[in-house]
Amino acid sequence: MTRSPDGFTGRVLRVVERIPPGRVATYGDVAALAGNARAARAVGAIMRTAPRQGLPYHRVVASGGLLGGYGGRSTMKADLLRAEGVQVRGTRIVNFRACRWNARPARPTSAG
DNA sequence: ACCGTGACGGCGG
DNA sequence: GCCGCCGCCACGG
Repeated sequence: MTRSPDGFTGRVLRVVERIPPGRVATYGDVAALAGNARAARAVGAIMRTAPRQGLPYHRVVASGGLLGGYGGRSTMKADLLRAEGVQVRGTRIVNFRACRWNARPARPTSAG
């Protein structure tokens, strides 16, 4: 079991537990924050193994705002996110851009 | 160390 | 906008 805090799994868990309520992060973002932006798939594997409990795994979604998987119960993932104020439309997040954790707020420049 | 697996990501049709 | 294919990385036996 990769319980090493400095191991990839350890770092990933650190990132996941850092995701605040009402916000979501993609597997790719978590992987990047963990040190490997290319390890998005590996992050999913770690979520699946879920070596730690009590972590907001439901706040980790797929790219484009897709809910992704959740033990085969994507409905539960959507429900948990909705409970935090995240708008979910089927298997997709409506305000994904708005609730994205690592996403920075767009500047109010009229020029765009 | 090698092979197979998986809660992914991006592109093309 | 949805479906399918290939590539990517880390985990487990």
